[in-house]
Amino acid sequence: MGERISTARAAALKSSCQECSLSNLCLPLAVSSHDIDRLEDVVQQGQTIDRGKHVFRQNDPFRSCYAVRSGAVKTYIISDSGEEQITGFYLPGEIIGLDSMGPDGYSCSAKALDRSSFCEIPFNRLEELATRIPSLQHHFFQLMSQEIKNSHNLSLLLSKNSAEERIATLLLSLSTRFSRRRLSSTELILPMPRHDIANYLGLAVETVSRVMTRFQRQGLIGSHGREVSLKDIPALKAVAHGGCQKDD
Amino acid sequence: MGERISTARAAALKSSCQECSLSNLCLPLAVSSHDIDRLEDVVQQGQTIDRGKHVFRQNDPFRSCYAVRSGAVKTYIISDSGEEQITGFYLPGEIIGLDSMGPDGYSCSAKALDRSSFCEIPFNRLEELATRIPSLQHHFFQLMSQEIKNSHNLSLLLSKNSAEERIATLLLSLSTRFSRRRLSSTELILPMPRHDIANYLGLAVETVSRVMTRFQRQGLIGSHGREVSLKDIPALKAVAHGGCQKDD
DNA sequence: CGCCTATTTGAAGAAACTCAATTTATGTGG
DNA sequence: CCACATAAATTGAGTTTCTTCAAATAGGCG
Repeated sequence: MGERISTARAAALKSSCQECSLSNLCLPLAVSSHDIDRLEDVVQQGQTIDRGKHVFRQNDPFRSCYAVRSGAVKTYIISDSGEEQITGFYLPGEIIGLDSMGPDGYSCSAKALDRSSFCEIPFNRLEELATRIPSLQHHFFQLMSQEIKNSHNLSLLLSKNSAEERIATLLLSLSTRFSRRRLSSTELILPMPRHDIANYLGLAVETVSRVMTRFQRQGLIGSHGREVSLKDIPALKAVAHGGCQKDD
Repeated sequence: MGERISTARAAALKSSCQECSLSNLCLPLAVSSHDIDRLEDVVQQGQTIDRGKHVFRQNDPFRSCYAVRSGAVKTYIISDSGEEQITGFYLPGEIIGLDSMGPDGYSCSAKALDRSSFCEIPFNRLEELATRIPSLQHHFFQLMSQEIKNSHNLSLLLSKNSAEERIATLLLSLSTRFSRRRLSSTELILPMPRHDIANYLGLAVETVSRVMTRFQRQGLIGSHGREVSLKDIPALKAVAHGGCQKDD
């Protein structure tokens, strides 16, 4: 169990939002330093959990959103009939819990894919602060709007694209997001197992495996388990956007 | 309450949000009548468009969200590869444009399925008002959160459910939403053609038709084109939640 | 009334799934 | 540090659901 944090360690973890290397990802606010101070009073930094542990669970009472600081998190919903759907993979600088501001508690579960740390943003205090810092309100509207957009794009992917298109799209999305965090955009270390990729993309694990193998044979990627290198990004983009059979 | 509208025409168009029969659907605000007045200054009511016309188009500059007042609207996105995905059907009292608050204009197109009217909510004025009416800010956070949740549920449906499950789920969702508007929950008049149902649910039109026919033969529904009557809602729910083959 | 679109129905085909088995990682206790 | 146990990933073969193609029927509107 690694959930206890010594006071010394907590102090070390506590760094200002201003100094945070992720600040322009998670909260790129056009706010005064005074406002940043108020934000820091609200945000609780430096919580850490092990792989496989939950940040929160579906139907738990909703209190906070969380910004991923390190590691990676998956969110998933479980339907009445017990089926599970991963709704997103979240990398450092990305925010989870935006789908849970209704009156019914968290609408998804969030589980760490690796040992991960995050900042907690208590919602009632956020709301209160947002009325006083218009750019913070604006930022959250934009974040939530983007979250809707992302989910719509996932629906499109699930509804209209082939297995190859879905997987190429995911690899490219991860590549973009990794590079935004100053990680290599070609040498990826996937934070999630094949099973999660399959679930997220609405495919069977075997299909994911087969497509990855096919991509590798075609020279599009190199793949050893979770290490994937994108060897021909233009070709991957061509696959993601419908291969070559379409003429519109 | 205060002032009279001077011209008869303005009086006809302008009805207060307070009096609107949809108010507890679209803006059930716990606000003072003073706040309602301010809201009414912002909301532009009574715009009407014909079937097939757009409320807004993808990539148009984003200015406003819209509350559907009458009729019905579909929203859809078009991918780089030209594929179209309907992301939602919106009935009176429901709000569109929540996915477009980013810097890149509307992220979907919205088209009237019938002659429809709506209220326009200019976003910059809404934002400004939301900083001064905390319950309005809270309400929009909830609305957007719900929109994310809805989209996640759609992803689940597309990813994990059979054609029958998808269609039963949609019929039940429409039933619920109709009854919330004091319309029959069993005798539905679908605002959208089969083609749109198919697109929304990630199916071929033929599949939708076949499943509807099957439901009819099984006595679950009656169906004559867009008129659908739900004859056995419990059975439909059973179908929607995975039929009877699952034992969990 | 006739054209155009929407819907329905049939038959054949394909993409992905399921089932089954093997190989490769991962982790734990001796 | 190694051996075993377990989980993850890959590969193969057969099956299924849904799609695609094709055509007939019904509806709506000028």
